[in-house]
Amino acid sequence: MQAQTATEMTPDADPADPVVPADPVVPADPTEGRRRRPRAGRPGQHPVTIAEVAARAGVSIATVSRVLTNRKPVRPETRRRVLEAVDELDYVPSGPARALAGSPTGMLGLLMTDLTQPFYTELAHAIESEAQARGYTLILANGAGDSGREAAYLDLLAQRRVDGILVASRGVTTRHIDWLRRAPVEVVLVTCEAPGVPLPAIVAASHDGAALAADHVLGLGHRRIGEIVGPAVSASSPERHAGVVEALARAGIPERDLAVVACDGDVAGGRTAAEALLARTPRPTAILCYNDLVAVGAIHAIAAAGLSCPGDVSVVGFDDIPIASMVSPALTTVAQAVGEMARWAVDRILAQIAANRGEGAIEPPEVVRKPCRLVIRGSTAAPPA
Amino acid sequence: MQAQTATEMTPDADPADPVVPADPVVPADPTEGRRRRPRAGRPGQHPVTIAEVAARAGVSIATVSRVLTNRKPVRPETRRRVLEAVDELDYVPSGPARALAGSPTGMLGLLMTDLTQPFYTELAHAIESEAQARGYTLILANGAGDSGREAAYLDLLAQRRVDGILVASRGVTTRHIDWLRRAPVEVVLVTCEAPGVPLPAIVAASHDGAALAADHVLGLGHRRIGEIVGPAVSASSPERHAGVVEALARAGIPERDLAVVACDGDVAGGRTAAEALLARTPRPTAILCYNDLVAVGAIHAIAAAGLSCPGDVSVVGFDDIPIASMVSPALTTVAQAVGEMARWAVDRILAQIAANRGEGAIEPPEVVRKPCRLVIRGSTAAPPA
DNA sequence: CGATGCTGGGTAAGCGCTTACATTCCGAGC
DNA sequence: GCTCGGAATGTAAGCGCTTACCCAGCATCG
Repeated sequence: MQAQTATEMTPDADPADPVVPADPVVPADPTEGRRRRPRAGRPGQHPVTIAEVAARAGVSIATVSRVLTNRKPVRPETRRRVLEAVDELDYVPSGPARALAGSPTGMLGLLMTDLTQPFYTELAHAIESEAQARGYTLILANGAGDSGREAAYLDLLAQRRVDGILVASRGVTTRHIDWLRRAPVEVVLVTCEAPGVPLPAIVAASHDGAALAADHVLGLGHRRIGEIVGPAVSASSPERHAGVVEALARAGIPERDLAVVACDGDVAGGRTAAEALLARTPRPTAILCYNDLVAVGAIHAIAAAGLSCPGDVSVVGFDDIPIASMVSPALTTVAQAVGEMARWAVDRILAQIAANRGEGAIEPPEVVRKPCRLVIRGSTAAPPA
Repeated sequence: MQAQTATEMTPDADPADPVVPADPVVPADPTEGRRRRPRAGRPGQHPVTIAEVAARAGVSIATVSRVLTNRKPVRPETRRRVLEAVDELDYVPSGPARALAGSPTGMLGLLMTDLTQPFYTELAHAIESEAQARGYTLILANGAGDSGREAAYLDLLAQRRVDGILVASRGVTTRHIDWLRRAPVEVVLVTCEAPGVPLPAIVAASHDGAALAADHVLGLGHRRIGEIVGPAVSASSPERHAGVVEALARAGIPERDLAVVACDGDVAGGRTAAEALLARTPRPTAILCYNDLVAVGAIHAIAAAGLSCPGDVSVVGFDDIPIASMVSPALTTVAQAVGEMARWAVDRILAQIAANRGEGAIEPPEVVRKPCRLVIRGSTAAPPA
């Protein structure tokens, strides 16, 4: 309280933004012992606690807490003294202690199936932005395609007492279902659904998106169409397939005229699948792909077969990942509204969390299907004469 | 303890993997009140505490803690009872409480400059894997290129009481330096250095890597070489440039014969820069790029100019991101050892954390330079005759 | 002029753990 | 038979916060 005098005598600086003299590496003036930071805060050290701040400011710890949490009125003068002490001591409140005392942790868990997939990378980034914009921190949990690992991560997130979990798993398995049903925290699904569990979810309208792609090539005049579907674990793959079949049917093309090959959702798989498709007679003039990576593989296969894309064969991807616009020809693809899905998911989970604390009503779980958008680039054209 | 009787009377199931009847949404048998989980654990609920587990197992909370932390000997029979209670109650220990009581949080912060850059995405993924393999959870902190935001995130990570922070910022600014100098937790730098702050760091040997690229095109016979350097904020850009200059000098080519253009590190920037380079007379026959995205842009520019890559102009990228092998021609590029850098960084920070707790010696901070590897693909060839 | 209401701030009770220290229970050694 | 020692367990003291509750001080009002 004695050190504070100096500051009180110079009420020039705005208390909200106290200018702390940049403590030089070597103390400039050894006699000036008052204003040195008592604890340098190096790793080993015991961190500054609220009690030390209170002592320094000459108030009780309750008052410090009130200033920091901004929940109760505090006299401006008192507030100033507290903030000053906070600043002088480099005080950083302990998240764990706060959480234990009843505050929310301000952390959200993000469980992903496979961070190596560019689409999920984009989604993760979008969610991180949204979460950060709302003052929440993300814990990254990457299952790497292993559903056992995902289950373990769910437990871990619960242990960390995250306020909510966003699940962006490609395939929600029974292992998840059981956990999610009795989840101890709020859960919102992104890009996936958990059949039978009443959880809010947002997914792309894959069915209609795939139909968009099919309609596009049909409109260009293609009649012999091939489709490369995704792996069995993917929940959206059958949906997309159904959309394609339906669009073809509307154009009077029976399902048996659609050449279908399955593959893993990567470039190599796409290439192999496309090779199989190109070997068929009659050869398809357009290939609709499960995702953009597969489409890139298809383009490689077309080039390797001595054919031209889009001259001989058109290709349509799905997702519109950054790579889509970089390859040549640039991919015509179906874009998912990643940003909007991320925003919805974060908004929704925060609403649930708030509702849980008694603020706001609990809305019934719902599944939102976000429409997709066709992005036409260079990989599609009219079929060869 | 009375509820437990049912279980004790039927010692058929392995206590390690008890088959819990899938609690139906509507209780099937209202009379069967014994074996139902006392707390469903739905979001609102107060979570199960160690005291409840202790009561159920008929032991003190200390014993439960000992079983769970595995730090003190416990009689096998007692351990069994405790684990059984844990399982029956769906007990999940509280991370915050543990942290407050002195345990490490098991969390690591990962501060990145820009998650949208594919290279950083890869790095983040690699670090996540390493951290997870060692039982640590990652908190994602994406600065999105804004150094103010990064600084705010550093405070936030400190508040969360992470055990350590990995900084993978492209440019460590003075704002960081000041914070890092008095960081309250362990910090290891990945892919960057903080001049003047004694912190361990691992970076790619950019200088030598760039020289590798230059030597490669020189070996192919190129003499008129262009270079697209990165943005000013990038610390590695000048290093790479120096490597190129040095390699050229060894081959007897003076620095003034090297055509240099700067750009932002993305596709559009690379394209613009390459256009400028291609407009020069004499036109360079090889372009060394700051990174793979820039190289992709350069390839686009070459195609747009009616030239062929590698026929007329060779292109070399840097980083070997996944995209590099997908474009055509596939990119010749300099690969950074992302996985190894991630492993080293995580190993190192865990070592520091252990040392802090008195286990193991504190090694002096060091800067490791990981060699790069040249990956030759289709974008480089001998210069036109 | 004393009762009343209100406001800012202090006191202390937890939050759910870990762990130092105390206690109990044994068998071994005298 | 009694003490001693060690292993297993219980007891309780925090860890750093938030917050319910209480109290002092002051202005207002009858």
